[in-house]
Amino acid sequence: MKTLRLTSSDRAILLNARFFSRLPRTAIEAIVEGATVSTHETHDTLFRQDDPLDDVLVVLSGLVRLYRLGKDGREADVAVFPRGELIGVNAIFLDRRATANAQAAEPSIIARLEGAKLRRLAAEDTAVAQALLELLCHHGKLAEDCLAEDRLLTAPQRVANYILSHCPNGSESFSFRLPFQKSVLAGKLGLAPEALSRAFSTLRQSGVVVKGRVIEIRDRQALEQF
Amino acid sequence: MKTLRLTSSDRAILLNARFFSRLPRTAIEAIVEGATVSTHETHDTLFRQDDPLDDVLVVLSGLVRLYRLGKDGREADVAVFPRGELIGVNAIFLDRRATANAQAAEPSIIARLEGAKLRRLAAEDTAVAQALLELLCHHGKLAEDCLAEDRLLTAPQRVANYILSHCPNGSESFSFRLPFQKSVLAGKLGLAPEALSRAFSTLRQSGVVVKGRVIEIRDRQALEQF
DNA sequence: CGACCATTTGAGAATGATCAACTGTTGTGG
DNA sequence: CCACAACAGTTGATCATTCTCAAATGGTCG
Repeated sequence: MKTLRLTSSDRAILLNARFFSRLPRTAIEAIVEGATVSTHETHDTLFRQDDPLDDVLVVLSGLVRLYRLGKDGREADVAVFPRGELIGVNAIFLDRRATANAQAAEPSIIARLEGAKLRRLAAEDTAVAQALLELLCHHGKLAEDCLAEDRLLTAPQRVANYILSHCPNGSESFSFRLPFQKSVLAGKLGLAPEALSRAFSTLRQSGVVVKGRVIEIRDRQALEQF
Repeated sequence: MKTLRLTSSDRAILLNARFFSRLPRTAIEAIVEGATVSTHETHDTLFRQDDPLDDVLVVLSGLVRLYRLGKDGREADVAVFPRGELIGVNAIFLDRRATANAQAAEPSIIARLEGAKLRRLAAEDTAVAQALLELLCHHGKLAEDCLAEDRLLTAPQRVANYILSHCPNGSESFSFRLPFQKSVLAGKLGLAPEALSRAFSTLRQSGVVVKGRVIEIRDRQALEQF
């Protein structure tokens, strides 16, 4: 389902997105002008690998999973985008084709910005180019983190890492709520859902208690050296 | 060992690098002005994880391996940079710290560009910003490829993939020379050297013959469906 | 209750890492 | 020119980790 214009609440969400927060109001207006919005159910496909794609998607609410398909049909998540993230920036500066499939991992509202316009603005307005550079560098670092984690850590270590990354700095015990289904977390960490489940079991002996989506950490120390 | 200025042959190499080839001469001059050059032996460390780093390195010749260290001292390669590549662009637009260790994987000549200058030029000259955007998008795509490969493919499949990526489009049988040691390739593919060796053994039955650094492919078809 | 979905648990198989021994190559110095 | 050291790569055996498939559990919503 598609609505042609952004509502004012859509705009408010956009302004909070990290990418837009550094930009002057006028640049934001220029980028957002002409954007369209669509709503999607869980499992809806937003675009497919190799599709022509000259848009940047912004997650206004919900969650989008970016994944590639193996020859055997298996899926490997490449990134997971929560509210406020931009999807597909790479594509608009390369060959304007999707390098992966994008799928709503929960009911989601998505804005579409025109790639052509973004390219033009990046070429005219150095503030826009600057914001894009920072965004891409940040994504690059995340990808590097992810690759290194995959190659260096076992499943329980990756999960421990993820939990610690949500720990307010310096607290000894705390708890938080997973922002998505466990199966999504499993994909994000490059694990089968079963492996995630077993990793949580393993971590129980280090003071991690899982009830539904709520994770409780009793002993941060134990977790850190896992 | 460090020389203060680029020689003219250094310059020639720089001009051939993909990043510089799209830039006008004046922009290149501005970027390169004040660059320093250093030579390094195999295994020399160029910078370390978490070091302050406000330079961009350019590989004039040789090969640089970027890797992270696990708590147990194991190394995981996150990228390998051949001649002409830029290293550390992410860092200069983020917190100006290295996110990984960089090490010469063979005798190498490295130019250092000042991050501050590059930032300034990116803010003043949209052509520079544009070139950086394209570079970062390209790196982003490579990282995505790498992550997906790690998660979807077995060792022999990754090796087959690597070989095919060096196959001139459309040829049925061909051969090429590895641009670096097998141990470097193993690292790049996220494998232990032994695993790479075994993968080559496995691929022999699909018409891959390895002699030293020379790889010969007899049957492209067989390789593609591996 | 019952259908549906997410998650957990179990058992087995597959994959790749590790350690150790062996082969082969290269380069150096006597 | 050979002997030898140093290094790169291979091979074998074993082990740890994770995937896969199957079945059980649990939760949610009509």
